[in-house]
Amino acid sequence: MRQAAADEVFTALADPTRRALLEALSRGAPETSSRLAAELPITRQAVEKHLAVLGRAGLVERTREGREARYEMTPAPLADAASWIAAVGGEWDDTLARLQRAVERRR
Amino acid sequence: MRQAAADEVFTALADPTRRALLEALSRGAPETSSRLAAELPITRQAVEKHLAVLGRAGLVERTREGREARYEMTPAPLADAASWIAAVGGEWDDTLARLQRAVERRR
DNA sequence: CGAATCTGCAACTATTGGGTTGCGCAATGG
DNA sequence: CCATTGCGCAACCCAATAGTTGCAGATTCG
Repeated sequence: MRQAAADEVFTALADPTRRALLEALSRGAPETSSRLAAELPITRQAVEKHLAVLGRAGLVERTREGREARYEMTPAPLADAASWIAAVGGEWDDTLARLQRAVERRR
Repeated sequence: MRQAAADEVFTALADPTRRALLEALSRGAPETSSRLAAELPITRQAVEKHLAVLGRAGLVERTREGREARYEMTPAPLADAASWIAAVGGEWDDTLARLQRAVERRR
């Protein structure tokens, strides 16, 4: 169901640390939780919790490689969030309406 | 600053009740917290707390009218959220990149 | 005026959530 | 082969938040 998806995606995006993680993962290659934590003021375990939330929303995927676990961004669910935003805001401005059509076409 | 705006908007959108409130306000005329609460399984006071969160994000505005307080949707800040989504997801798909340009042009 | 109605504010409770420490286990490399 | 490295899991802590009840202040209307 789409509604559940939107809930998990928006919940995932609500935290600034998780948005920072997504930004980092969107910029570069798949990273491990340890290396991601090195750039943040929190522990690896906290980062892994955030990555778990992102994983539940379908925004990251984990692949085990030897003793490392690399996290990779899988941004497809962002379309659900964008679609919701466009649907609610669309009646106010046709820029968002165009945006909605673009996103919906892609689904 | 834009970052703070995105934070407040995404936080506001993370709760299903608040999204339901926005959907209701986007569909119809400005409503009071009492009438909005009548359609939900929670009290008027809880609804008002949610509307306060939406207000902090700039997504609703309150106008006093006699003894009623009408809440109206002001969806402009949604563009910040859409812009963030487009920026992070955009490198993966140029549909979202086009979307980003559309939103940014509008700012 | 007085009753009804609607809002505003405060106190309190319970649950969620972000963060930590601690420890055990698997993989790797000199 | 064993010391090192990196991950996974669990328990615990504290702050924030979604929700409640209760009540007082305005405003409308008969």
